[in-house]
Amino acid sequence: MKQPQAAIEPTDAFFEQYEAKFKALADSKRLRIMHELTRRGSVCVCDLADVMGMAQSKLSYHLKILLDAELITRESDGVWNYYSLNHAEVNRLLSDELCCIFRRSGCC
Amino acid sequence: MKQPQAAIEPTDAFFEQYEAKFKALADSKRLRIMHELTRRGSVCVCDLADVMGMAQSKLSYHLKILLDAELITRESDGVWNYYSLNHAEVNRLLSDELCCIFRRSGCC
DNA sequence: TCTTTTCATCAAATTTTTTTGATGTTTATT
DNA sequence: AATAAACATCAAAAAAATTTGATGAAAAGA
Repeated sequence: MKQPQAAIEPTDAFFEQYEAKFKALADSKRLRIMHELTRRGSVCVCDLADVMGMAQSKLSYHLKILLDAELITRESDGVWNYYSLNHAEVNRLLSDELCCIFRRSGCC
Repeated sequence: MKQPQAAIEPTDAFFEQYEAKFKALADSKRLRIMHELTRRGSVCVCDLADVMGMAQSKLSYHLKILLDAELITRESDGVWNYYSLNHAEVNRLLSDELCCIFRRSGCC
C-alpha cells in the first residue's frame, strides 16, 4: 500500500547550514574569486591578488570564508597555496544556469 | 565554420546582482520563511508572525529583503498582505536538490 | 645564516545588517 | 466618529561582517 510521503520538517541546523553557504556566496568579490578559480583552475594567492587587485590579507580573509563554506579547496606546495573551485558543492547548490558561471567549458 | 565560443566576461553589475540574491538567502530565518511560504502557499503577515514566533516589525523587515530580491511576491487584499514564493526565481537560482525545500509536492 | 617570498592571522577601525520598540497609514468594525 | 486590526516604516541600539595595516611562521634562495 502506497503511503503518502511524510513531510520532513527541516531542522534549525538544516537552515543554518545553508545560511552559511549562502553567506559565503553573498559577496560580489567572492563570486568573482570563484569565477576566476573556474577559469584558471588552480591559482595561488599572490596571482589571485594581482588578478583581483586586492590586498593579500583581504583576499586571504575572503578565501577563508569560501573555504569554510566548502565552496573552494586548498592545496599547499611548499610556500604556495593553490585554491580551486569545489565543483561538486557548487553544483549541488546552484542551478545549471548559475553553475555556467563556474564551468570551464563554454556551455553558455 | 564553427567558431570557438568567445568567453563572456561577467561585469561587476552581474556579480552584484547575484550578491543581492544570495544576501537575501543568507539568513536562516529568511530560509525558513521561504519554506513556510512553500508549504502554506500564500500567507499573511500576522499568520506568519505566529508561525515564526517573530515580532511583526522584524518579520516585515525580512519579508522586504526577500521581496526586494524578488524571491517572494506580495498581494494585497484590503488590510491584509499575502506573501508567496516566487518559484520561477527560486528555481532559476537554486539546484533541483535545494529547490526541494521549496516545493509543495513530495519530491524528496 | 641572513634575506626574501608567500601566506595566514590578528587587532582596531569601519561599514553593514539586524533587532527593538514606537509611530503612522489604511481598512474594517461598532 | 471612534476603535481596532494589519502592516510598513522609522530611528536608535546592538550585533556581525569587512577592511586595513601590522606581525609572524614557514619555505626557498643567496
